[in-house]
Amino acid sequence: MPYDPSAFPPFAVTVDLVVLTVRRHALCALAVRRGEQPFQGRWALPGGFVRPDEDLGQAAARELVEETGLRAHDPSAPAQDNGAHLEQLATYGDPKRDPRMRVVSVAHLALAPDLPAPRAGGDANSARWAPVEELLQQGGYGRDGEQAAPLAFDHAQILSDGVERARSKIEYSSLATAFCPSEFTVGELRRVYEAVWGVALDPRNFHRKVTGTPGFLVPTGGTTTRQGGRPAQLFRAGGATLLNPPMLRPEV
Amino acid sequence: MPYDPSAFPPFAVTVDLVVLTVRRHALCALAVRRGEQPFQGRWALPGGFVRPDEDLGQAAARELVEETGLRAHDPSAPAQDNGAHLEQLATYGDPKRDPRMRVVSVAHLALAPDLPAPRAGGDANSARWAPVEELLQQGGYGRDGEQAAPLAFDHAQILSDGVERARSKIEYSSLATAFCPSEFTVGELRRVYEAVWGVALDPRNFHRKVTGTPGFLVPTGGTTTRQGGRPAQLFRAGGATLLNPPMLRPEV
DNA sequence: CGTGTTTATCGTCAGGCAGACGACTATGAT
DNA sequence: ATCATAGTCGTCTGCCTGACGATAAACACG
Repeated sequence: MPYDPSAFPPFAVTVDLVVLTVRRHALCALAVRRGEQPFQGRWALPGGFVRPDEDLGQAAARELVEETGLRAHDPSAPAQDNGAHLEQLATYGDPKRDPRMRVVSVAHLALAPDLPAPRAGGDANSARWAPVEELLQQGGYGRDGEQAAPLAFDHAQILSDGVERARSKIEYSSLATAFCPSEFTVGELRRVYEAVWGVALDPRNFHRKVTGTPGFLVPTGGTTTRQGGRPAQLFRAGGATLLNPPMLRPEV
Repeated sequence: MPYDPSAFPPFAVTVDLVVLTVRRHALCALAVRRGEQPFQGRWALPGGFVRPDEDLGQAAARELVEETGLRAHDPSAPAQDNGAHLEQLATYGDPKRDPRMRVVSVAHLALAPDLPAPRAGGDANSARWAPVEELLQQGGYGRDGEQAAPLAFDHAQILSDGVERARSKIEYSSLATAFCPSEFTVGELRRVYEAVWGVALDPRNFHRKVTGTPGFLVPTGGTTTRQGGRPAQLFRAGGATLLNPPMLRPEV
C-alpha cells in the first residue's frame, strides 16, 4: 500500500513535563492551571511547543526553567550543581489526544529537590505542587475540599507513567539523591524512598545498604541536627549512578 | 519570553524500528538499504511517516508488518501468538538529524524470533539481518568484505539505545522469550541470553534459575532433540512478565 | 556394539546479601 | 533527671548465586 512520503502530514510537537519532588513526606508533582480552551481551568502538566531550532531535551530544559527556575542537570557535568535531573520519559501521539489538532507530545521526567512555591509562568493562571495521588485520583476531593477533576488531556496517563518510572528507577540507580539538596543525611534520603514508594523502610538496614554501596554516598564531614534527634552525618551524592545490587522495593 | 503558540511550527513525525532477533548465536537487527537521498545506498533502520489518523504504536505495528510480515504482540492478548514484542523506545528530534526538514522520529523496539530472510518493502532496495556489532562498528568491514558504512541519520544511536534496552530488560523480565519460537528448550533460551549479552552462562545455574522462577516457564510435556545431545524438555512462556529477583548479567 | 562427544538435568557447598531486630549514642523536650 | 526521637553499629538466619561435580540420554564414530 503505497503512501506518498513527499506529502507528509504536519504535526505539532510539544514537550510535557512531569516534575516530581518530595514535600512533607509525599511525592508531589508540579501542576499548572490551564488558562485557555480546551480544558480551561483544569490542572495540567506544564509544557509547550518545541521551537524550530530546538532539540527535544533543550525544549524540556527551557520549559523547566520557565516553570520552576530550575536548571536541568547537564549529564556531562560531574558534580551535582543543585540542578534537577531531566530525562525523556515517553511520547504520546494518540490522534484524538488534543481536540484542536494533531499534537505529539514528548514527555520528560524531572526530579527536583524540595522547592519554595512554584512561580506561574507562560499561559498558566497558577501553578502548585500537588501530591500525585491527589492528581491521579478520579472524582475525589483534594486537600482543600476542592473537586479533584482529572488532569487535562492524557496527562493523568503521562503522570502515572512518570511516577512509575521514578519508582522503578530509584531501585537500581542513585537517582533518589536528585530529590535531596546537595548535602543531606541518610535519614533524609530514606524518607525520599519512603515517600516515592509509599512504604516504611527499616532505618538500620537502609543505613547499612546506602553507606555500604561504594560510590553512592560521600561523607562531607559535617553533621547536623534537623529534627531533634542525634545529629546525623552529612553526605553528598557520589559519582556512582548504578546501584548494584539494587535497592529492592518491598512488595506491598 | 512570549512565544506565539498559535503559530506552532510544523514537524514531520516518523516511526523508526529497531527489530532485533537472534540468528546463529548473534544478536541481529533488521536493516534496509536506502533507495533515495539523503544517505542513498546506505543501510538504515526501517521506518516511515506516521499517518494522520494513526497512533504511534499503530504506525510502528504497520511498519513492522510491512517490513517483516510479523504482527505485533497485542499487549492485551494473554497468550503468545508467535507475534513480536513491540514497545516504544525513545524519540529523537535533533533539528539537524534529517537535512531535508524537521523530522521527529519515535523509535520503537521489536523483538522477534528467528525469521526466514526478510522481504524488502516500501522504499528500500533490499533488507537484511545484520549482527548489531557489524552495524555499529565504524569504518570496519562486514562479513562479506563489504565496507561497513555507518548507518544513515542518527540510526546508529537509535540502534545502540535499542540494544541496550533489550540487554537490560531481559534481566528483570521474561522478555527473552520473545526471541524464541512458541515452544523452546531451556538451552535455546540460554543461548538467547548469551547472544544478547555476549557472554557465556553456566548451563546448570541458568537452568536452576529459569525453572525455579514461578510463572516464567510452563512445561508443555513434549521433549525434543535438536542438536545431538540428551533430549530437552519443551516449555512455553508463562504468564509472569517480571522476574524477581532478576537474572543478573555477569559484569565483565 | 562399545566409546567418546554433546547436551540436559540434578546436587552440593560456600559466600554474599537482605530482612528482622537488639543495643547503644546523642540530641532536644519536659 | 527522665523521656522521646533519631542515628548508628551488630547479630543472626534464610535465600540466592556462582562454582563445579555427577549423572542421564541422545548421536557419531570406529
